[in-house]
Amino acid sequence: MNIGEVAERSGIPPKTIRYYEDIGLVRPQRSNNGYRAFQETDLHKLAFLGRARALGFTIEDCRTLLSLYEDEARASAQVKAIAEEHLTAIDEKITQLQDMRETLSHLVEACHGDQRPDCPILKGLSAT
Amino acid sequence: MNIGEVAERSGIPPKTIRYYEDIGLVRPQRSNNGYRAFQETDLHKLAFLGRARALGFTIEDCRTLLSLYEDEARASAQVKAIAEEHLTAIDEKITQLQDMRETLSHLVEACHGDQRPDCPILKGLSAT
DNA sequence: ATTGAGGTTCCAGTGACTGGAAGCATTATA
DNA sequence: TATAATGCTTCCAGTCACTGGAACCTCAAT
Repeated sequence: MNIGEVAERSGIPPKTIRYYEDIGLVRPQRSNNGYRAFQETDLHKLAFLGRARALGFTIEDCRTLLSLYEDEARASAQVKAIAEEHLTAIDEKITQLQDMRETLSHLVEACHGDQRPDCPILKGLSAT
Repeated sequence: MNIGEVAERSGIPPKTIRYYEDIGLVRPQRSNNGYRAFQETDLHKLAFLGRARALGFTIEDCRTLLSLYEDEARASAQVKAIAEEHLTAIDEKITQLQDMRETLSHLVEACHGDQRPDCPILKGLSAT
């Protein structure tokens, strides 16, 4: 398979696939013409990466998850630990965004949004 | 005021203040010794920036908000439009994170997290 | 006189891509 | 068969909002 087909089937853009090779996440073989020659296992790995990234795992987490995936002797506890840590990080981000949302939505509601300069949003931002 | 005092009072690190000057968000005067000489208005601006950033506004939004803040003839509708757009973006991020959270927490719950290799998290990530 | 704290500039790195240029390989069309 | 279009290659630069570090200068205190 060439990179285009793999991109299509994995949902990961060619640019990103090349980048993943750069940082050692996948190591496709090469054809005589210099093109990357992907195997089914490469495609599988890339799809795995795509799903892990979609869940917000960092590239380094993905690297670890991939190696655990390929390690028949792994302990599921290791995987779970990574996932739980990430879950905590997600929760923190959600909380932070909800706090922002709270504050901002109050300001927005208080603002008339007309042609006059008076603006509670700006007041809120400049408040001491 | 020197940069240290301003950093203390605004809660923005000196590095970041210098960066904000670099990109033209603040334009402190200079003393004869080459040190930045901040006025109260600079401090005020930086505090404004700090609050806007804390609400997640981009630097470019901050730039616009600051200029609106200083524009006596502004229409509050302009400010509100920016804030509402940002609020929408926040909501989208929250939704996205909650979706991740949903999926990931199900996987985590299904995983024993013991010494055995069997792992629903990895299965979920490799599922077709 | 010297030390330490605090100021200055400039360069490089972060994360995870993404865009674009320049050039080679393959495939489709006239 | 010539050419054009597509697809592949590498490499460099840019994104966003800082942040770390080096090398150097200025000022206040000992």
